[in-house]
Amino acid sequence: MDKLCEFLREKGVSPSIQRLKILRYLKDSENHPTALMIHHEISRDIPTLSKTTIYNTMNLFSEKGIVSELCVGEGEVRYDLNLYPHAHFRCAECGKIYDVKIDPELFKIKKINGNQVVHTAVYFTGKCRECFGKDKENL
Amino acid sequence: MDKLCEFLREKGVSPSIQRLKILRYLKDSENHPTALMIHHEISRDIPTLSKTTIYNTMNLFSEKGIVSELCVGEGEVRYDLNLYPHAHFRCAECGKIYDVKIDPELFKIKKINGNQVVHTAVYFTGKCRECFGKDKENL
DNA sequence: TGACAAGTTTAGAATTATTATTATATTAAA
DNA sequence: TTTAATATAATAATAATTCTAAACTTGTCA
Repeated sequence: MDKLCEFLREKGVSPSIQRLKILRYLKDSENHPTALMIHHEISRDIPTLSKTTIYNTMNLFSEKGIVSELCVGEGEVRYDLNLYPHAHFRCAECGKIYDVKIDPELFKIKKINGNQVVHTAVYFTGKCRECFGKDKENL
Repeated sequence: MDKLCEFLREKGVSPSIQRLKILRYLKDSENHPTALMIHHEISRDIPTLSKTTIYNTMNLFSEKGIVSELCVGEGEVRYDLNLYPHAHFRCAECGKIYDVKIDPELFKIKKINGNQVVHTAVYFTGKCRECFGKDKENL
């Protein structure tokens, strides 16, 4: 937890118990949570936790470059820790989101058509391997 | 207009005056409109036009592969005619969205980590050339 | 230690894009 | 023309997010 504290300070965010728990949840969770998923999980720990705090914190983290906001269709924002550049795959059937690796050259583009690039997002949609597996079982 | 009619039929969509005008607007407009922008524009022509019709039509067009839904941050869906695969750049300052060309190899990926790809989206965000220009003028 | 200022959290109201519902109108088929 | 199917319209409902204002923490300095 001290490490997380230090990490936040480095990013210019003063640590609070809420922020630390949110950060820890993001580190542990593998599922690209929505704000409401984060709230649901952490309010078991901090029963007074408000949704506004989640939204405030996530916006702050986003500004400070700690997370990126994925918008992979579906009208809700999902959050992802900025560990290394990667792309995402969302299954249209089960809704699960996977991290996928692509040619890193794309993330190196800093200027395109004269516009200055700050952030690059790539996502694929389709049918995931698990949903394919289920189809076969049903034959 | 007859061409548009034919085009819709080919895509399995029975044409109606609303659908045709929406399609024509998408062809003419250069600005990746939201559903509400489309409604605002076309209701000048068809004053009784309902928002529901826009949403229904856009969902239909999307299912039939006529348009894709861009979600470029900002919690609103924007629509884009599927003419050829391309990427998008959104300026964080002025909000404008540009079409940009990238290496077409990325759009050829049909399988990634065992998942079947149906659609690929790439978008950049940053500061556009126009907003850079404005800065210089103010020096 | 105590008091103040700045920053954080909370709860609930407000906003906004989108979907659901249901009645009416239009089109296509028989 | 009658009937069934499809499309549109108006309104209500939903749900994610932001706004607002009050209460709470924290760190700083006398």
